[in-house]
Amino acid sequence: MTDDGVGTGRSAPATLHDVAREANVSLATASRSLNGSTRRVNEEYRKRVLEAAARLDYSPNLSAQAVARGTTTTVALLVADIADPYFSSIAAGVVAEADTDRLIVTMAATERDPERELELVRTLRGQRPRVMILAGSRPATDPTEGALAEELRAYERSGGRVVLISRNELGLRTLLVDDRGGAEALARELVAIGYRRFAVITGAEGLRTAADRVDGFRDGLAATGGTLDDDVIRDAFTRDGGYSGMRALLERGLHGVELVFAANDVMAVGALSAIREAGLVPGTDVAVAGFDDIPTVRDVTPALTTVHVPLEELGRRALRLALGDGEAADEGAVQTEVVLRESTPRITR
Amino acid sequence: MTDDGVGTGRSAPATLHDVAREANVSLATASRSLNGSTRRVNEEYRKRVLEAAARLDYSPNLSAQAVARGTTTTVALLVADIADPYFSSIAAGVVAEADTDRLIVTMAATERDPERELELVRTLRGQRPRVMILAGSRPATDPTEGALAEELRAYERSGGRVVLISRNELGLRTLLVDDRGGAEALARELVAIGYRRFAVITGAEGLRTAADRVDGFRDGLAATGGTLDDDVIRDAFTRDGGYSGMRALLERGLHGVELVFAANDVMAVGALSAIREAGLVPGTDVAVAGFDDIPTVRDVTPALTTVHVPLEELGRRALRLALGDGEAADEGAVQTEVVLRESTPRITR
DNA sequence: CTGTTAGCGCTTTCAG
DNA sequence: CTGAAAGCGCTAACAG
Repeated sequence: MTDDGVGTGRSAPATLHDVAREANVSLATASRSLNGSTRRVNEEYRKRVLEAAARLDYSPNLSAQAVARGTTTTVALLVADIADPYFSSIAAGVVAEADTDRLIVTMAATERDPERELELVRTLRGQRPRVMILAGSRPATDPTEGALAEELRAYERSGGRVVLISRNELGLRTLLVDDRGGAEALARELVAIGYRRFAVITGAEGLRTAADRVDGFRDGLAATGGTLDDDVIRDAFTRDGGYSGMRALLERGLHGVELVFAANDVMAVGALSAIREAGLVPGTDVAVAGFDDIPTVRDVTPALTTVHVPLEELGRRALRLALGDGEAADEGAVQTEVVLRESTPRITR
Repeated sequence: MTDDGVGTGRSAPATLHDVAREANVSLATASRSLNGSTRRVNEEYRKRVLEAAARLDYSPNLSAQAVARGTTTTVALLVADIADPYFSSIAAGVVAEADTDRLIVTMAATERDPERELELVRTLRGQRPRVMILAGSRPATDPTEGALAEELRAYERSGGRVVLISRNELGLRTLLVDDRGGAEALARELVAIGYRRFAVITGAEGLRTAADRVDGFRDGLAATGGTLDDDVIRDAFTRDGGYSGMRALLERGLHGVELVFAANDVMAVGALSAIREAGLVPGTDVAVAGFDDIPTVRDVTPALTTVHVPLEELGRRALRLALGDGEAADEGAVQTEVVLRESTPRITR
């Protein structure tokens, strides 16, 4: 069969060359009509090209454009776990913002494995993305930390821009979230409504986000007279980690703890279930607070007190920051806001 | 400054050419050492090339490879809404599976807008992805339906593979989910534990997934003696849609309805909140069941009865199917499974 | 405004 | 086994 791109058989996609021939113009004219910057092409020719393109079902080869132009329209996004609402909300923001700039997002998941993260960065770099956004903190004491930073720097040196969301890697652009301040404010408000004895469930030691939140919470208590003692349980920074962390806490006895602060909402939700399973009533027998304000926490019972983080906005701002939007850079840390709900009823003593 | 790729200044990324020069071998040898199929390169040379590459921090330009090879390592994924747990779970599966094949995933969100979807498919096609996966049903009666199908077919004709998850587009590969059978089984089980009077909250008319579920549910009731009457409320296929749909239902009066079946879990969760807000106790005053078994439904109260869909597995299988894994193709519709939880307690009458 | 042509970075014949 | 050279699809000078 002839390779005219119309038959039912399988054929290579039409190239710009094909379009030019079909329209009886030069390659350059075809290129200019289809993609060229300012329209400095005869309307007549232009029309012919557009029609030919439509007829052949032409779709510009982005890879070829990238090679020729020396620049891509790609944004790379690296998250720990796509199914986690924290990350999927951020991803939604990145994708939405990218879309307004007609950028394409490629996404990968580290599964919280630093080695994997490093390898993914290496692969993704091959795409020559304009921007690379990494979300999700890694252990502070990770052995591959240096290698990652080096890789990222090499990428920046070659013209890329990286933005880290809420984590620190020496010398790289970071979109800061006021985790610490938010946790501190939360602690204060909780003390203000009557709580005094607290326990904390958090992620592995060294996770920056988790650590900041716990530190902030501690500060807030210290300033207002709440006590945390040494009630800090560490477990996976996931729903199941929250669940098993809470179980651990219950097993060793609450000993007067009135409120459990989980360093993120998914953990808090897991904790809620553990409490309920133990035959206690969350909010009544023991209060729970989380952090992030992921969508579902309004719908659990009792609705969860938490610290609101504008997750989707985080994704949007990260991209804007990476693209060099000065404004975004100047705004400082993203502000968080305490949201008191039923999981922490006011108590009178 | 010299452009040696080592200084602190900004410099273009090292090319294969640079590596070849640095290693004192030809371009071809460098290429073969770094990426070439079977190692038919002198070990000595090979080593030199690898070292040079490391020294220059070389990262192969994927776009250039794509142009030269005429094929990419890209998978395109289109979903309605990334932040929706249904889609983010599927996406997690696609990304995980892609990773094992060293494929890169690019992701876009249609925001449930058919026009947008069409445009995205057009853009994504420019990437020449090996595979395109579309999840999330579109209205059956959409005017752009034909254009989409045509676009997709053109893509397939040019060598791409498309897989639709749980939706029908004339003549395209589809990963079927047994929505209908699952809903029917659910209906039967609900009748078996005592329910008789039902209402349904579902998405917009014409959404295939939603329609199948409602039809299946109806069939199940018909076979066992439950009644649905005309209690079918339509609203957005989202959490908020479930919430407002439930409110609508409550406002016009339950009139003896014992159980509300929401066509997906996010709607069911919204419904739960609406019920509670109305001062009723879900599960006790009115039972609720959903569909999908997204992670959070174990953690709401009461835990939600639903039909389990292996969401992440769906993503994995979609990709395998697209990549032409025969096995995946032969397995038929993905099976679903009823999961009875506390939101639908057994009732005796 | 239009066409010719030299690349972009990489792969892959095709000779040595 | 190695290297020279011809592309891959597209863009961007550069001449007309």
